Amino acid sequence: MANTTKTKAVRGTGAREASAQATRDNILKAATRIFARYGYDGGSIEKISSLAKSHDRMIYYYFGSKEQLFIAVLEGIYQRMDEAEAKAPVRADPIEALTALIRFKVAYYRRHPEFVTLLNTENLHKGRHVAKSAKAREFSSNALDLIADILRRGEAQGCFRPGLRPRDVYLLIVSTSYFFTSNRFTLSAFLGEPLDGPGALEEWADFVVDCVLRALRAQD
Amino acid sequence: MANTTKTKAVRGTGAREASAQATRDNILKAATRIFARYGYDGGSIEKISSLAKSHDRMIYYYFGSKEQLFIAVLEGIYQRMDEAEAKAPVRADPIEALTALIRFKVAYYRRHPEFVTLLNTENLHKGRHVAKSAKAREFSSNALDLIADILRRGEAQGCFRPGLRPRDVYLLIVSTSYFFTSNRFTLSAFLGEPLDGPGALEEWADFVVDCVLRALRAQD
Amino acid sequence: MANTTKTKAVRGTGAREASAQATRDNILKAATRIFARYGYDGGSIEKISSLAKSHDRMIYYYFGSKEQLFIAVLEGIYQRMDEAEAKAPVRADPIEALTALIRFKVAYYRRHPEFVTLLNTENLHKGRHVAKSAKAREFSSNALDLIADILRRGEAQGCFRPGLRPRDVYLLIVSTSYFFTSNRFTLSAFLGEPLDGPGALEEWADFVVDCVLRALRAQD
Amino acid sequence: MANTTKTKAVRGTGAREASAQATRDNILKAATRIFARYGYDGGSIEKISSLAKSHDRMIYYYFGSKEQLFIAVLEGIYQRMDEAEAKAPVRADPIEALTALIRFKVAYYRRHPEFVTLLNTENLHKGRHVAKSAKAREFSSNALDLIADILRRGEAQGCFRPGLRPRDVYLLIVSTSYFFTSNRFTLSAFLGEPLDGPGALEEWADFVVDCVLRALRAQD
DNA sequence: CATGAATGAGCTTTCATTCAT
DNA sequence: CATGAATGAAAGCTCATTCAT
Repeated sequence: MANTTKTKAVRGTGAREASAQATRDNILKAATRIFARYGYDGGSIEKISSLAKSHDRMIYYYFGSKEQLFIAVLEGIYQRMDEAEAKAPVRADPIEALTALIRFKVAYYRRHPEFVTLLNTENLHKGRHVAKSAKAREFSSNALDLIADILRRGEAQGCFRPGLRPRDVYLLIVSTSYFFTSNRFTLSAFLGEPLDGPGALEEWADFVVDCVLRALRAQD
Repeated sequence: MANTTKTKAVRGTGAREASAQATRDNILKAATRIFARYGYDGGSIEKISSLAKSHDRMIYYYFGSKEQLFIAVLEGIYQRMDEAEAKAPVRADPIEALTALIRFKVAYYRRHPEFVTLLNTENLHKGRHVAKSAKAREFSSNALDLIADILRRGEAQGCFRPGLRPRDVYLLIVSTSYFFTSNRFTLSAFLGEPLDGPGALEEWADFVVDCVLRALRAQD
Repeated sequence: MANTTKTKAVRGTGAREASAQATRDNILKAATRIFARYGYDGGSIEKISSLAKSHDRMIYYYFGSKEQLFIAVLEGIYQRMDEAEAKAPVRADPIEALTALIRFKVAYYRRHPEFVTLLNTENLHKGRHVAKSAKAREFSSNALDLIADILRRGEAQGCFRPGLRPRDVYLLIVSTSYFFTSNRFTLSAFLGEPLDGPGALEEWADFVVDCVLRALRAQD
Repeated sequence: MANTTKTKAVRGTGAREASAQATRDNILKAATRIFARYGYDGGSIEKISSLAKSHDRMIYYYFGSKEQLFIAVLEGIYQRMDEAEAKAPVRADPIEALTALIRFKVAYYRRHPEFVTLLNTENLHKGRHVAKSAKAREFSSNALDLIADILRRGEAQGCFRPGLRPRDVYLLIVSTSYFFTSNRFTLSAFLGEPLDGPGALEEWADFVVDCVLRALRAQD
């Protein structure tokens, strides 16, 4: 069920299949790290196979091509993001729920910088690979649905103003969360102040929570 | 005046110097486009030299190495951004000034996607090149100073709440402006809705202006 | 047994392994000739691969780098020299043994000019590559041991004077043997007389034998 | 008189001519060092011009080509060797004269390793450049004449055996002197003992003097 | 199932040299 | 006299990929 890559899946439960699955997983994990660090062009097949302690040939055996491997990597990070989001506890109170969501996002991107660099890489390539992935499009609804639900309940309770579109609120939260990690290196140079020092992330999360709640709350 | 690259500058005003300057400029312009489209690793010297209608060798003649060329490209886009910002008219009214600034930022990134992809590329490389550039660090103060000034005046007039740090407001504006363009491809796939269609950018700018003003305004 | 290069060895005895071994050997043989003729810098990878009827890429596949290939070449010529020396019959009589050794050395360098030019090339590089080779240091003892043995026996028989250091005698023999081949081109121009003509080598060997024996013989 | 290179000589005594001469000399000096260190192929025009603090173009202006520059370098070292030899005091006593000559040779090569590596480089190229030089052939007679004279006087005095050919004695002395410096790096690795340590050269000179005198002296 | 061997195009960079004042 | 600008070939090396068991 987890193996739906077009090129090659590992079926069955025998010992041989298990080791084959391990090989495949090692490659995928290595590819995620290498592509995240070096980008698509900078991440060579050889770097990946040697980090995975496997052989170039195995990458083609399991994934068919560099491009399909990259697609599998993207699917993987999207899926893990989705799972992490699903696991996060949902608060009853709309304001608390939104606060928790923002803090989760800010923290997730910082703890998973590979997600950030891989998405940037994919955007550099104008979304070419996501477009070819059937799986990648499945993961969108959850986050938006969650926000839609929070907004609906908040509006009903009178704490959020009406007319807010879930998509806009989603983008507002994600952009502020993502950018702080995504651009931390150029920002650090530009601002002359390190953004990955201790406390900096929490301060930023506090500020974003404060601003978003002010921006959404119902007029007095 | 524009030629402060360490490796080779073009001096004088003769015909030969002018054509040399043209060669250098062509290379720099071509490099900006190629690096923006293909990233650092994907942007090959050959792609650049052929777009510049010059020769590989000339890149090394004028810039010394691929890395130094990339640094020159970064310096160029930072400088142009800075100049554009400086040229934008400053409004007297703090709210109008902030609104104008947000709209300027949202529009600038979309009209200069090369700025966005080059910065992302640089962040993929952990800011390695910016760190090596003496010029790149000069361009930070203007934007922050402008925001500081707007906040100060707004606070004095009672329309902005006190205690706001210019850096935070800067990041709030830039993240929302930048991200919308930076991640438009993955977002379009994710949201199932194109973000570069007509009107989408203006709608987003409106939403951001609205949210930021609400987030900053003084409590009634 | 012959494959102890760090980067890639060819194992097994199947048909594929045999052809792989042949590829490796061809490259090594070609590299020996090319480096001997053109030196390290003048000996290009392309010259080598095309002489070996292989591809540039294969050199890196089997040897890793130009430098490591050169090290393998040096190891090869040292080893063959060592083997040839070991194969030469050892005479019982010390004077005959020394005579034979000198004639062997004089002849070997002339018949293996690649040994000479490769060693000169390595000295131009200040012994950089030999220093990186583990194997190269194994080949020293034989020659010195042989000379030590001859001197000991000669001294015991009263035909060689006492107090002679094997190292000095070794250097005396090798320098006179080596130099005659090593510098034959500049010497020919300098002396206005070809040193590689017929008979010239034998005359020189005679002279060296005569001188060395006189230099070493016990005082009457 | 010193400037007889075919391509370009600097005539006259004006200030401009003097500075031109200085440029030429700088290039020649730099070329000597670079070719001696890196060989002919490894010694690039750019390395030379930058060490000479001049421009690539000037090398072509003064010397015409890389090959002709190398020829000029060879001529220079031969000439300086010749001059040094001529300056050495000639002893009346044949044995003392020969001893002094050997010590001079051993010391000269060690103090002028560039002479050694340049000659080795030239031999790698099969004497191609020396063959093209008119000057290089002028420098041979002195050394041989000196040895011939010493041998003649020694023979007359009964201290050297008759029948010795100056050329052979010359080669005997030069090979032992030259080789000790020429191959010091591979020898050091091979013998497991540094040949450029303090005292090693003097010991070697002593040994060679001793051996050569024994080899040449008249039978008792 | 798995893997060593092979491939040819491409990479960044440096080469010796000439052009045009 | 002198020099910046330009050139095209070639350097060492890495690339993604396929072949042949």
